[in-house]
Amino acid sequence: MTWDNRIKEESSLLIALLIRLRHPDIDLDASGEVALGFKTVPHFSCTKRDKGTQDNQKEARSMSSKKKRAAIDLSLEAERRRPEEGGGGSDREASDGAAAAAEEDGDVKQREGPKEETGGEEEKVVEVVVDQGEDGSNEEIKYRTQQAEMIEEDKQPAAAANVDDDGGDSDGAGASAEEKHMVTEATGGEGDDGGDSRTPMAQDELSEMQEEMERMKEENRMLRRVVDKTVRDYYELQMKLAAYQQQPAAADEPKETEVFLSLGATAAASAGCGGGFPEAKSKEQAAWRRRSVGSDDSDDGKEDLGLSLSLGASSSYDDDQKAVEARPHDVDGAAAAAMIGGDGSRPAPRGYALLESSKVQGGAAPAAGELAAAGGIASQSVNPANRKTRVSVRVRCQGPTMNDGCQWRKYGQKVAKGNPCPRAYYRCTVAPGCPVRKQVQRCLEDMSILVTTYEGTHNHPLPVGATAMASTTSAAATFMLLSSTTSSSSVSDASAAPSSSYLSPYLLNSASPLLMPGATGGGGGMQHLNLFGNSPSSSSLLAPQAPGSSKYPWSPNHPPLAGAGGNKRPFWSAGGDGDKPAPAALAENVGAVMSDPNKFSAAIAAAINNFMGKDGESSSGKSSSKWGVVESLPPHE
DNA sequence: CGGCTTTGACCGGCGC
DNA sequence: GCGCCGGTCAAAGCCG
Repeated sequence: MTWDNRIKEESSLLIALLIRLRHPDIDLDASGEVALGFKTVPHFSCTKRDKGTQDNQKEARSMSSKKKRAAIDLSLEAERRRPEEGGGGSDREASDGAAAAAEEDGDVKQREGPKEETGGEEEKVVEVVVDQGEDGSNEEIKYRTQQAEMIEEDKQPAAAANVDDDGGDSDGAGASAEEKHMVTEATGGEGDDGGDSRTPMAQDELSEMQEEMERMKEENRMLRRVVDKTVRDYYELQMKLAAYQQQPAAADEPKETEVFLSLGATAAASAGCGGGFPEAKSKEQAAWRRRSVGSDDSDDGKEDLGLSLSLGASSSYDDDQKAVEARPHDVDGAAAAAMIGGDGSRPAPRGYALLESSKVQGGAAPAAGELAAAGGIASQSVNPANRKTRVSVRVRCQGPTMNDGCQWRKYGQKVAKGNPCPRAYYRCTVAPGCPVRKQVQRCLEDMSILVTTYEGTHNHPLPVGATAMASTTSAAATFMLLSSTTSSSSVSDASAAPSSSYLSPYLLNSASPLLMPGATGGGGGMQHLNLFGNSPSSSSLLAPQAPGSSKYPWSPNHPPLAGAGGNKRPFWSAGGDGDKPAPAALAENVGAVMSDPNKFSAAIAAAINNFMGKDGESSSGKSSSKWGVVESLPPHE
């Protein structure tokens, strides 16, 4: 098994483990497919429990048999809808898109599904499917967090015994669909006869099934051991990380740092697309970007929807660190790919968003700008130097702009030297006097990539959609600042949580010492965070949202409840209420995502949204700038 | 009519 | 000091 494969596998296991930690009710079986369901995730709904779902799952299963990989099923709910409303048109659409993605990537499936529900409250679930089986043994592990009582089934043929009845209608069908299928096969046409008159053949099958089950149990034990080991490694790494954070960073001086947020990966594109970045971009940075991003190319899973967030301080790079730095990225990429992408046969990823932040000195405005504001992260406290930070986001997007959830007004356009593509200048119009600006420019080498650079700090609450994105990036920036400024003591509580949570995913992902103190050279170096699956904690970045003031349309108190047709509302926008502050403790952070599905969903949704260029693609021309955003957003002051 | 985009002009920083 | 370049301003026009 290759290192990457190893990482992928461990990542999958870790995720499952984390989920389980947060959701004791979840049952872990070693059998092939891991399905994680989160309740009450506003915009993520569980996989459809209908035929469509079954098909998708079958699809996934078939894919899994080819090689080890992790598939994540994300059910994105474009809008809140009644539980009963099963698959609306939008769902269908989303699911189709997801299916297409799945087919292409082989590993990623996104689909919207009607939440199945039990009560009248929306119960949406994110189902993460991780197929472990590679040898056709169908070894699958299925985790489910559907209701309070988890339902989880063994998909083994043997499991057929318990087959469907999970009792709950809620969990029902979809998940059990496969089982049923298997059972059907196992029991073969004996249905009519009633079972008593079993043929020898049937008995043989039964015995085979039992053997299979035994075998699966054994595998299960093995997997558990692996998980245990991984967990131990994880904690070890966390300890190391903590130690690392304690170390004074050499980067006290204002230096340029970068924060990368990548959605999917496209190395080639990212490497060359510096056009949108301010002059601050140095060759060194470019080189770093190449290394970090480019590394994805070599991975197997490079393509994809993988969302990863990496932070790094360019100032700290040393040539001799390249190897080490590159490694982390590779791993991350691999992990991301594992979770999402899949075959990795394609070097050119399609969804790729790169978030980059460079500090620019002199700015009175505290860094992380909108991101921080949105996320509720005290970027200011994190950035004692009052350095002004720019955050660039790269997104593969067909439209003129990417929908980040904010409202912008274009105030200028210029053709920057070196890039024939005009650079557009936008100003935040969410609130009068908001100093935040952004520049949008297409990547020279890959026109499909949009480079958006944000600057400044919002002086108003952000729409939820913007928050998701913003908080993510801000957290990245915060972390970046953190690492460059030294001790965590200087970091406020608010920022501390995010930072730690950021790390968790990273470690989680790799399950290997990616973030070694020595590797980063104290203060510098980079950290890579994965927003997808394996880095649930990233979601914790979404700052806790307090009730917004009624002054703003997106106030939680006035949920727009836009339908599928509610184009003005970013599909990722979520209720946003009920969020609770992310725990500061590392241990807590480990499962941050699991603990707060809303956050998780928001982060993922935002990332995916960006990745898909949803708005951008659909909108054209002037309408593109009209991002109507509107959802709950807490005053982040 | 208000809001937004377009687009040429203007301004300031920076390198030579 | 000059020119280049990035960023911004503001008038004009467009659109809903």
